[in-house]
Amino acid sequence: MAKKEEIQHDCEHCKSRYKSIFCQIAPEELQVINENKWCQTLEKGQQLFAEGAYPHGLFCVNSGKIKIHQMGEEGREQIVRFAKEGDVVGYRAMLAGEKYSSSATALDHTSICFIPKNVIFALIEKDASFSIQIIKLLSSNLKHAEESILHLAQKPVRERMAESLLFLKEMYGLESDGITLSVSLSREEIATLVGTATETTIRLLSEFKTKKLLSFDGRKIQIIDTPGLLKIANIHD
Amino acid sequence: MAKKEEIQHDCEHCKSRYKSIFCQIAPEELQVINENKWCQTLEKGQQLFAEGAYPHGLFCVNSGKIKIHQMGEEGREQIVRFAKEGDVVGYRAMLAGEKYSSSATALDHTSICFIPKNVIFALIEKDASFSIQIIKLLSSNLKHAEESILHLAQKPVRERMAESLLFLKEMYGLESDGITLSVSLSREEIATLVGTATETTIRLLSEFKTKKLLSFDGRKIQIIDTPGLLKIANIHD
DNA sequence: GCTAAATTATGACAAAAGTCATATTTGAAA
DNA sequence: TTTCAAATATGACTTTTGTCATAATTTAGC
Repeated sequence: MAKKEEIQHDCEHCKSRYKSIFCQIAPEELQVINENKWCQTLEKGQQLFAEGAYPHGLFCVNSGKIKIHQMGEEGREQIVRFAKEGDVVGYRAMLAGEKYSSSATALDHTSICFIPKNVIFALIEKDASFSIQIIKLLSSNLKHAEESILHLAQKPVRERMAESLLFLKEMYGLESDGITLSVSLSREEIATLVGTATETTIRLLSEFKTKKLLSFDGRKIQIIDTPGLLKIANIHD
Repeated sequence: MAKKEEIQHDCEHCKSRYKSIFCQIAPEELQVINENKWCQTLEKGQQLFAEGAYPHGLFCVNSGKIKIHQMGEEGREQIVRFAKEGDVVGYRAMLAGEKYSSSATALDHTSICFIPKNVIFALIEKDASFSIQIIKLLSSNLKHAEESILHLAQKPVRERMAESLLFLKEMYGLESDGITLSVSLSREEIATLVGTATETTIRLLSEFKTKKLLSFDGRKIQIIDTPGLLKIANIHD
């Protein structure tokens, strides 16, 4: 899994740390993490961990993009969450002492650090503010998950599609041209995010293109009319 | 909100404490909780807290049944979670320092205790094992929420309906006759749990009755054929 | 550049689920 | 009990969404 030739970063000067749950860690604690962590890079499509395996620690994303997905009926994938720079992945199962309930796969060239389980639990023991960071992270994830439940249960596919596109813009931002989504997902992946069939996804994207809300650059999606998408997504605030 | 005539229970001898996140609390900490808590009972249909309000603490359920629900499009309710004896409600928003993202309503005569925010945060500061209890609770809620996402996105309504009925049996159990669901929900409430229209819920319940999977005692639902429901729900393990 | 495989696109159709109208039943209050 | 509003039930119909077949396009590998 870990390759010898990987560059080992330094936590103290890690840029993504300030955006993460480790932002308030004391220098001496940081030292412990630094000595025990392990850095690694993933190519697009490479899996970080798989549903059913046992976690031995958690992963901090330095750069890149990760999707968290679960296997559903008849091998159909469902994307439940995304992660980017500063996010922590694979921590839910580790904290609960369970097997992974979902898998994580890189959507891009991604750099991550692995921090062993015992280091994290020692930190929780010692540093209450770190516990609170974890609690806030879980709370935030839970809030978003419950929002997804609401939308999947009540919004029609067209609304969810518009919403998902805007979410991807929000989450991963746009390329330097100011319109192209930074994250590159296949139509099938978008379908598993929105919770619909691939053909329906293709049709809706074409429809949005016809309505001049989007345009395509090859497979890449460009957001042309954000207010228009907001309207379709039925988001007012 | 709080009524003077409510009986104030004693945390030390509280039966539901052993099932809760407070099971490992030290006696002196328990004393602090006991002195600051506030007990209250709710009648069926009474709201414990409402979406958008600010939390001042959390609620422990002593007995009874609570639904956690959100308002969706056009005033349509969505049930996202349930709570019973030993469960804690209203903690997510409090821990995250946010407004409530959902409301809580009693489904029965329910007895709860309120514990103020500052007491909880002091406990997190002092007792790492309590933090871990909260972390595990959030993790468990998150796991279930992500499972709901998967099912809402991929399972057809009929499967979700069978699954929800089995979930209600699991969650709140059966009456002494061994078949009647202890929790009494209207068809409309079941619809908001399953994520479908009320008419569809009524039709599916009738279908299940015809197939001798269920029977009705007035409005109450009786589970006749659990294996049959498991089959429809497409649950194998 | 060329080919094969994967992805995207589109049409025709089927199935699932929602909506609206209208009975019928139930249960709580007078 | 009686009455009435709310909840449940059912039919007819529409809309949404999914499925299958097949075509066109893109991409990756040689």
